Amino acid sequence: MKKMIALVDCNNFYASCERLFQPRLQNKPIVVLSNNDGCVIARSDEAKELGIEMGAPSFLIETLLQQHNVSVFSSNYTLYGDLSDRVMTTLSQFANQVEVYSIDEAFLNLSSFRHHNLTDYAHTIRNTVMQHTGIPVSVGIAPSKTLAKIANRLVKKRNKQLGVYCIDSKEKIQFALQNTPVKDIWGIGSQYTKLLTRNGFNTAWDLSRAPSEWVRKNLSVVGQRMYNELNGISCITFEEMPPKKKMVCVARGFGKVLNDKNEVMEALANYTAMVAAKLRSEQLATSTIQIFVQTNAHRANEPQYFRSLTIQLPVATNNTNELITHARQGFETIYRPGYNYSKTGCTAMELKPVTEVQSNIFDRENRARNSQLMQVLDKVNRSFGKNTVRFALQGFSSRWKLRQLKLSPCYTTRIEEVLTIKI
DNA sequence: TCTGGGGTCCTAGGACCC
DNA sequence: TCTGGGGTCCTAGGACCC
Repeated sequence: MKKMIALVDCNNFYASCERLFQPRLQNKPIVVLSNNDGCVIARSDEAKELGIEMGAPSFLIETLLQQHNVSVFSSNYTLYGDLSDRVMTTLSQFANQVEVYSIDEAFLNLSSFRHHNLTDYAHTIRNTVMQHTGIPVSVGIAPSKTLAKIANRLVKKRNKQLGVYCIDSKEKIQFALQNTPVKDIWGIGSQYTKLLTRNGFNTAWDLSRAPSEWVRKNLSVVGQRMYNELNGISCITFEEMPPKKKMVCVARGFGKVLNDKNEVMEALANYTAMVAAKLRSEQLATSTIQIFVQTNAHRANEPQYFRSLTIQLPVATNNTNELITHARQGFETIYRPGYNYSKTGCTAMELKPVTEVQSNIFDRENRARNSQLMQVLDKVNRSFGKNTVRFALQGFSSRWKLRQLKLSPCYTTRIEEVLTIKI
């Protein structure tokens, strides 16, 4: 049986989520901003038509946004995460194998659907997701993941109204590849685009005709896999189970630059606490953390500083207090006064399940007691809002905090914020 | 002190993704 | 004033061992 894979992709996902709860924004331009309300990370079709680019810094397009009465939202990942779960749950009824690839995309393995007309099936998927969740999706179907990505892009470029595109013959593969510039291939970023165009490869079709040794030499094994996929040979495996996490990272720019040591440390302590909480929620522990501080690289006229430090822990842990203590010691060695800092962060590496943590005979911590303490802390913070209970180093300053001036309510996950309807 | 190959492990950096 | 954050994978090069 021939392999067939569908890629289901939510249209303008974050913008669609915001619109769902404000129907008056139907057919109106919407943008969603990154953390700190810094730049545009999602746009409705109407906003795209106004020429608003992905990644555009919001302070540069303020006038444009006002002129066209664009609705602007800070990103609300709690809301998007919850709606994503609903979409994925709906999709799971349409295939035995579903791979959730990102917050707004999933691959469905349709290889066993022998007698179906795949295009009709794709329409059913699309309509059902719309009916169950209100989120519009596009469906691309092809013999490999990379071609399914291309099919999905063609939906948006040429078949917007239909919402579905199926690549199921040699001729259709050729047509699709000839209508896809190399920069739009999954796995080709800006650097490879330059390399490819310099060598005369302009479309995916050109690349699929390239000598395979050239591809191996210049695009490495990843490129070689992609090359096969373009030619209809599926070689990127289907991952039903999410792979084990290898790192957990919390790093953020500040609302404004800081030159006060205590304030930078306070931000780092808070990000470290978030890493610890994430580890606990996934029953993981870390034995190596990496911290960094950095200045604002966009301010070319100011002195720049970046330094990171990797810290080995004696025993793997997910205890907030312990991790903050190590982070603070590291911070003392990398912090230099006299700079305007704009960002800091903490990454936990070498993760392992808490059940596999090896103890150390010199270990003086009372781990059982610490772990109970953390459970209580998580419980309180879950019920009363995060940061109700915190450690001294996390402080109370808010100067480092994110700016989120246009945050929408968590309609679906916080009972105080559910939609009320006035009759 | 120099000669030398092969293997492993680690790190930094570069590429990509959403 | 204001330019995202969280990930993965691959490769090259150095340190070290036998």
